[in-house]
Amino acid sequence: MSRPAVVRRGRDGAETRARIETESLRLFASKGVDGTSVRDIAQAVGVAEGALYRHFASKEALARELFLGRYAELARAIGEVAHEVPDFAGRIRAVTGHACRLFDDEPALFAYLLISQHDHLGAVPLIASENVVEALAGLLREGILRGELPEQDVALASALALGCVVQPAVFVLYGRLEGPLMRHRERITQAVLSVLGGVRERSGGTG
Amino acid sequence: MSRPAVVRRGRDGAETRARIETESLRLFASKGVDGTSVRDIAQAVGVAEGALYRHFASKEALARELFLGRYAELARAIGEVAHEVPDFAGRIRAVTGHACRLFDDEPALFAYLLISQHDHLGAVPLIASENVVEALAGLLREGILRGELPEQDVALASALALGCVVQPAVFVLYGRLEGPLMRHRERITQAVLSVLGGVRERSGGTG
DNA sequence: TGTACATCAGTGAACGCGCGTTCACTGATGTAC
DNA sequence: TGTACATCAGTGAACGCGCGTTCACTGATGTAC
Repeated sequence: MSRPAVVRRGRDGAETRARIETESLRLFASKGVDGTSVRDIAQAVGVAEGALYRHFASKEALARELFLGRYAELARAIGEVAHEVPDFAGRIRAVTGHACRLFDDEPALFAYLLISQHDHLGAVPLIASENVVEALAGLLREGILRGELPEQDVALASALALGCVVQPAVFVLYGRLEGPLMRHRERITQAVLSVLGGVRERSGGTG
Repeated sequence: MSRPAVVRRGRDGAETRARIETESLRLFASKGVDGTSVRDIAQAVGVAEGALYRHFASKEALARELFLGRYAELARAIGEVAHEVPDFAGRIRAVTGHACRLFDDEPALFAYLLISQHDHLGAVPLIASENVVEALAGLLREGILRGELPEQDVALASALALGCVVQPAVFVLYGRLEGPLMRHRERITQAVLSVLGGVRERSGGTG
């Protein structure tokens, strides 16, 4: 009763599109966007070059959609993970843990976001659901409002906190720090909390 | 008695070479290496395209020499600036201050090092006089030996400290943080000291 | 159920453009005698 | 000082290669009646 395993053709383009994204991410991360040709991508996916243009307007559009999409996913995840925890320090702990796990699972994604930020950050919307920095800044603002974090320049605080996660990740990527990043999770969390200037326990119960 | 201001030709190639470096750095920083053509560089310098090849073996060699040279200069400066001060906290203060000033003076240099690190970091020698990370790690190791800094994973500590300087600089570059970076010097210094885990005063006189 | 047509993912050869690089040359400066 | 030659920075036209993109096409699947 089982139907023969046929290679799907015709209308089923979603799968090809997904594979173009996967292979592009991998190639872009390792050789850069300019170092990767449309022929490289097509060959890795196993389709003709023209097929790419059924799913993306151009190579540049592919690179941009890839960046904005994954960057937004990351921002959304930060917001979600954080808001599962009530107190500020716990939120930071949850977010750094999530970031470390994500990096270890998909280093190519991180590498791509890192090397492409210069080309695409200008096109990222300034809303927390699509922008990692806005998501982080929102967390800090909330912490300050609730009295769990000292008043401070949120932009600078965001930079310092982000730097404590991103730079160790960069070190792992370049072989200057032994991975997985998860191994350093606790120290990284402590570093983030310390640059934010002594996180105060919230006055009042935790429920 | 003053001789007429003649445009120097012939043997005086050092000046042209310097101008090629300056203009390349500026163009590479703003449009990327792949986004900058040899024609762009030649036009900016005001020479024919062929002239570039009298000074550099190829465009890639130019990009690489530029990176390695400036990166080494930065590493050397870190070592020098630090060793003008006796105590660890003072050294960190001096280095972060120097880094902030350098960034404000020449943001294009920083932008170029940032976007090109992926291409060239693998070619950087592992010695403190040519490698920023090694210079920083050396400082930390010295601090630990002298008992001014708690024992810790130097690689991770270097990443955290570097992140506290680099990420705010990146934010200024992308307009997420108001410059000049020097404005945030004190807070950045405090952040570096705090991620290093409480810098102890050295036991014994300071001379 | 059968027929005719529309849709659309994928093909693969071909296109032209812009790129990095080359090279025979020019002419100013340096050197030997 | 004068002459002949060597050196070398800079010229600018030309080269060919690899790139992103196009397009007429194929054939499988979906839809209307």
